[in-house]
Order: sequence, then C-alpha cells, then structure tokens
Amino acid sequence: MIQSVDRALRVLAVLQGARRRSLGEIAAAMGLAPSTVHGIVRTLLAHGMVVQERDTGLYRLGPATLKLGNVYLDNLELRAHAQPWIADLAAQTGCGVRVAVPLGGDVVVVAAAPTPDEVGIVVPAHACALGKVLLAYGMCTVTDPRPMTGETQLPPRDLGTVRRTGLANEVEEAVLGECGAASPVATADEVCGAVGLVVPAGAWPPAPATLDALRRAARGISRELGASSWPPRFAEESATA
Amino acid sequence: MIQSVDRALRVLAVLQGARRRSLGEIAAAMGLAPSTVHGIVRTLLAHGMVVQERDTGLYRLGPATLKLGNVYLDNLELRAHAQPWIADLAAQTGCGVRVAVPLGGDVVVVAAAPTPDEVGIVVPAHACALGKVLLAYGMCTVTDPRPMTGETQLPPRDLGTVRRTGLANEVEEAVLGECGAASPVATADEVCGAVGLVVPAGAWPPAPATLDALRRAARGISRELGASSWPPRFAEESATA
DNA sequence: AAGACCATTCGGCGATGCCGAACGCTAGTA
DNA sequence: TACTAGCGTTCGGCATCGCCGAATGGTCTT
Repeated sequence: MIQSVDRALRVLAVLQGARRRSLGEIAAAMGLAPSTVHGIVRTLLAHGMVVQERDTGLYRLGPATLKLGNVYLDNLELRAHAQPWIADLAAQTGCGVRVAVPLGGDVVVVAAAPTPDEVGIVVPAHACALGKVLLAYGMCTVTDPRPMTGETQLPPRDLGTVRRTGLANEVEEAVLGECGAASPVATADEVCGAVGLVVPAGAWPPAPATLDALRRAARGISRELGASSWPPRFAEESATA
Repeated sequence: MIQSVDRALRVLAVLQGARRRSLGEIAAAMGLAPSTVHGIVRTLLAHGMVVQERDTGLYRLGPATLKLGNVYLDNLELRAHAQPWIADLAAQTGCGVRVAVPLGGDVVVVAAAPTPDEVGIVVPAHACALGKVLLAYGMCTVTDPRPMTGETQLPPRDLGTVRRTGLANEVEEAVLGECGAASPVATADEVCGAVGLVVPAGAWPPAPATLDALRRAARGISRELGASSWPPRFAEESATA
C-alpha cells in the first residue's frame, strides 16, 4: 500500500462527503498538514479528478471522475448482459429492477430498469436485499452496522438460507415503504453481483411467479457470464465442508 | 505534482483504454517496472478503484469509480439548474439537448434530454459545438488535434464570433449525419459549461427560433448560477483590450 | 518436458515527498 | 484605517518512503 496514493484516494473519499471543502477541512479530516494535502490535491487537479472554484478557492470533485465511472460501466460485461434481462423483468413484473456489485460495505447499482437514472446509487449492504446476497457470498463485509430505518435488522440473518434458495428479502430496512428481493449473479468462478426487485410495501410479498421470474433472470445472466450451476456454490463454504 | 499519485492516475487512464489489462501491459504503457506498478495497483485495489479478475489476474476499473462519478453529478449545481431547462428545450425543439463541462482537451456530458443515458460520454473539444464554445472561452485546450470525420475543421475557427454571438456550430465534424449548435453557460465569474443541441444533418440548419430558444436556455441557466451578463465576458480578452 | 508469461515478494539504494514555517491575499472588524 | 483571522500557496531540509532489479511460484502453451 503506497502511502501517497492511499492518501490521494482518501482525499477523494473526503470530497464525497460534501459539495465543497477547503484545503484545511480536508487536511483536518485526514489528520495531515495542509501543505501535505496541497501537493496531493494539486496532482488530482492536474488530472481533473478535482476542481477548484475560482472565487472561493474551495475544492470539489472534478469531471474526470464522471468519465472514469462511465468507462467502468461500458467495460462491464455484467451490465451488458443484464440489460435485456432486466428490461424484460421490469415489464413482466411491473417492479423496479436493479443490478448491483459489491464495494466494501456497500453495493453500487450498475444497471436499472425502467429507471436507468438509478445507476450509480450506493446503499449499505446490510440494509438491502441486493447487499444481503453479496454478504451471503462473502463479496461484501459489514463495515458500518448502523440501522437506516427502524426495521433494519442487525446483524443480517439467514444468509445460509440465501445461499440455499438463491433469494434474499428485505422489508423496509433501507427506505420506509420499500421492500426488495434479490438473487445472486455469478461468472464461472465467483459471484460478481446481484439482481433484485424493488417492491412497494403495499405490494409485499410478491407473487411466487414474480420471484420465479427474478430467479430465472439471475440464472440466465449467470449462464451468459459463464456460470455452470445456479444458485452458485460458495467457495469458502464448500472448502470447509 | 506528486510522482506516485500522478502515476496512479495514469494507471487509471491506461485502464480506460481497454476492458482489461495485465500488469505488464500497464507497466509497458507507462514505461515503468512491473513491480513499481504493482504497488500502485494494489493500493487502487484496496479502494475499489480497480478490480482484479480472480481467474485471469487481469485488472480493470472498479466500482468505486462509478460511485465517485455519481457523487460528482449530485454535487454539480450546473446539472441541477440545467435539468428543467433542457427538458423544456428538448420538448420545444424536438432535438437532443446536452450540457457539458470541460476536461482538458475533451468535453464531458453532465446532463442530457430526452436521453439521460448520454450522460458521461466524452467528445474531443475541437470536434463538437459544445467544445468550440469552451475553447472560445479558454476552458478547453486542443491537446490531440486529430480529425474525427472528413468534415472536422482544424484548427477550430471563428472562436471570436462564438464569443460575440454566444453560439457555436458544428456540421458533421464529430459524427457523420450529426450537427450541433451550442451556447456558453457561466457563473458569476467564469464560464463553467455549455448547453447544446444535437441536430440531424437533414434538419440543418435549424430555424432561427430554435437557436433563440437555445440562447434563452443558456442565459437562463447562467442567471440562476449567478451570472450578471450574457454572453459572458472572456476574462483574458477583456484584460488585453 | 521445456519455455513463456503471469502476478507477486523481497531488500537495498536513493530519489522523493513530507512537514513546519513563512508569505500574500481577502474579508470581516474595531 | 489598522488589525486580526482565515484562506491557499511556496519553500527548503531531513528522513522516510517508495522505486527498481532480481528471484519465486504459479499456469498455460508449445
């Protein structure tokens, strides 16, 4: 782990917390001298990862981050293969559909239907069905176990059942009035994401046919990505068995 | 400019060029020893900026880039204020509408209507109307003057006219069959972006009323962002005058 | 079975970036 | 007007941190 690179990425993380920050604020948040942070920020500035407001001198994230994120999406086989499946699934079920990948203790939405503007949103893994799937397969780790609503269950339960059935549920644990169900998506040798439905609390639980459609989509995407079996095997579980 | 941070960002830039790359490929592209790049990549890996495929060992961009890009969009006042204007403009004119910001020699689309999935795309500044506006105000610099179609004009001409009229044009310079017109958007003290129309070659030139609507939108957004006059003054031009 | 490529580890030399202090600036205040 | 407080920024010296070359253990190809 290279110190200065790690610090640069931590600067970007700090900048995610607020629209704009002063150099001193960033330095204070990281416990470093302002002049140390200045060198890092100047380098980020040169690459467009951050921008500096001309009048106030404050810093914010820059457009290079957007370019980077867009290239990531374009290069993601998971997204490309999932796109037609989730469009169908949204049409069939009338629900919102999301595909997400793990990012530490969170999940990041990489595809959505019928509302593609949900791409990019980040949800704590322990508070949504998509995250529970990824927790069950060891792709996420609970880093910040704070409840988001009064319904949030801590720690996440029944992860064994998730692996057995290929389904995870969530009832108003992230957003009141919103429930979810999700299934794992895998490549030939690991779980790489999850596909899930967003269901209004009034329509919960969904019809069995809806959950079957979800699982069919998860299996279909996984097959296109090279997976041979579904639900996927959990490497660590089968190793200890 | 801190060396290792700069190298880390260049690694990300290299990774934008292809879906996946081996450590050796990245090292070769940068003229460094593989072991040097390895340390950098490991740090990026720890933050989710890159991921490593379990089977092949190859590297690609990671989901943290997507999160970063999404936060950038959420924190962008330009985008928030432009959104209703471009929705109206798209409905009135029947054209595609884009809002873009400068990024070195390119422009990055940060808002679009009626097709929001165009957000994130990157176009060389010298080959599109949006970029010509930003070149005219010194927010972009031509870094890689390669024509994209047979129509691409190099170097970009009539930038003074762009500043005088608040309008830039482009006829099939980026994509054959596609033309564009764009106007500057400014805050109180600098040009921060551009708004433009995408017009099919068959519908070019657009009606004067269409261009007026474009300019009204550009002026309206600029006013909301604190600009006092429109078209905006060009700092360097007025300083030398 | 041999070769080529991969990611990865290690250790020593040296360049590199860290930090404290000083600067110029703007803004708000007495 | 003078004065303080905060900002971003610059500079230089010391020591640290990271760079690189070589060596390892894999896997896949020939």
